[in-house]
Amino acid sequence: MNVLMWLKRDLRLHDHPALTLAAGLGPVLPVYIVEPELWAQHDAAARHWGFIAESLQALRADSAALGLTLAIRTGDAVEVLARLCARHGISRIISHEETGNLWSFARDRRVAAWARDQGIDWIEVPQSGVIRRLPSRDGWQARRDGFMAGPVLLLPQGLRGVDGVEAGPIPTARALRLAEDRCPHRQRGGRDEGLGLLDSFLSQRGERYRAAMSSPETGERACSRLSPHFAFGTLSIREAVQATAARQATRPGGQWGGALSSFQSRLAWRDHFMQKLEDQPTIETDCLSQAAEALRPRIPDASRLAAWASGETGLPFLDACMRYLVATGWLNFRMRAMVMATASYHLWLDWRATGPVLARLFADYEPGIHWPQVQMQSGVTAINTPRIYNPVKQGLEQDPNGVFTRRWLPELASVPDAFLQEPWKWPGFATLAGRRYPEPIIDPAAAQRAARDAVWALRRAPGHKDEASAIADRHASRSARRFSPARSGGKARPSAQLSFEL
DNA sequence: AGTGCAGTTGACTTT
DNA sequence: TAAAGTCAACTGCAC
Repeated sequence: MNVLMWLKRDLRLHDHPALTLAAGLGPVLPVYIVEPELWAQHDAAARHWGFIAESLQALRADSAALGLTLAIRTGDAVEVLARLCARHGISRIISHEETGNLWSFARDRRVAAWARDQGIDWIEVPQSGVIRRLPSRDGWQARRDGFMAGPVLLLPQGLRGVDGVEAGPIPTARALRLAEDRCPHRQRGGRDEGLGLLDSFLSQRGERYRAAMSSPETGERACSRLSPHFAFGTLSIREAVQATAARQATRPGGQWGGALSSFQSRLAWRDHFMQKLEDQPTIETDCLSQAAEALRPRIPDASRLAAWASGETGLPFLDACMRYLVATGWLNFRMRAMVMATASYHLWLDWRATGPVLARLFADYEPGIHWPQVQMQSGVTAINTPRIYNPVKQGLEQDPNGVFTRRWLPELASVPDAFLQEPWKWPGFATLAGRRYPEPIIDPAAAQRAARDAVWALRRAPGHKDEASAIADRHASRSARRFSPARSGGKARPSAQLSFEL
């Protein structure tokens, strides 16, 4: 009996539990559905589509080599699935469990309702450490690690295709009515790209991971750069976990040992954050802390928002990071935290205005990481200590010789090194050798102080402790390393909090 | 040689 | 994944 393999954020054939299941049930029809409504959402951008389109092209070739036709169809998921099921006599659909945005969550409920109504079986299979319908965070880490320790699945043996399937075109970004999105240095899609990155990271680039990841200048090479491949599934997390573990066995100590264990812990954090959105999809739209809803104006200051998004705030390091992100679709983790924190604290912009901007700029946009992180860097989760980055200080520390800042802000060429991160203090600023660069749109010291006062006032308000402990119970890591005073007050659950790393 | 002191460093706390 | 403040210990140096 024919089986429809619905591909979503899993654009690969290797280590694919859902595909392995499908292959055992009958001839497989792999389908990718290009959903115009998905691409009309506020978090969608042409750079995502570009990566997916390249990955689909590669996947189509890999599938063909196995005698499978990868069908690509554009339209509403229910309509496409209904047509294919009718035409190919299919009563079973397999897919991975997607932790997506609210739109894809609603679409999945629609598909589920339709399938139930039609008597079609839709089986969703996990592909990472994220656990659906998780009853409690207690014990989550062990379950996640258990999944990662399972065998990496090889290409399913005896995979058979469905006859008479038309391949269908891969639409262009223009056909999807996506806005022009020049990203000249975007990473390329396709599994081979991902495998190449994994290999070069584990054999060479990753050696100085720990020391080099914090700076946008050195992080570009020393970070794995696997994020878009994980986001769109050209590589599985489990493959990366096990490849890293194999490397750890041969290089247990020294710089490599530290680098590899840092990388492993970040792969685990990735699942940890995705689990939050899986458990509570409204993290995309509502502050985790109800009390934080009143913190900032919901309507953002339009000119501040525009200046931030385009790298024109007058704060050099912040602007350099934003321009780099626009041009590459990537930014190292620390700088992502800084650009988000600066938008939320210094510029006092609501995360619901800035979060979608970053979602569209990150070529590796992963909803399950993005929204919890956006909230965390905005001080609206109640459970995380507000971390207010100082863009001047970060610039001095992460770009001490100014190379990165100067590369992305050519208008500052005439500014002496000593004034690079605070050019408005340079006596020659007014002329700038004839080039234009704005005065900072806010006074960084005053803005930082005001934001700190406001956000800490929330934490002192009556009821904060109870709210925070309820949120921690639902979402906080149980790892002992994360034990913090913010969570130790109130109704402590020491056994749960300390249950790991034993 | 020991003492006093300004300045620095690092651990820890507060916001 | 922060930054600023506090305080004690330490350092270098003058006398």
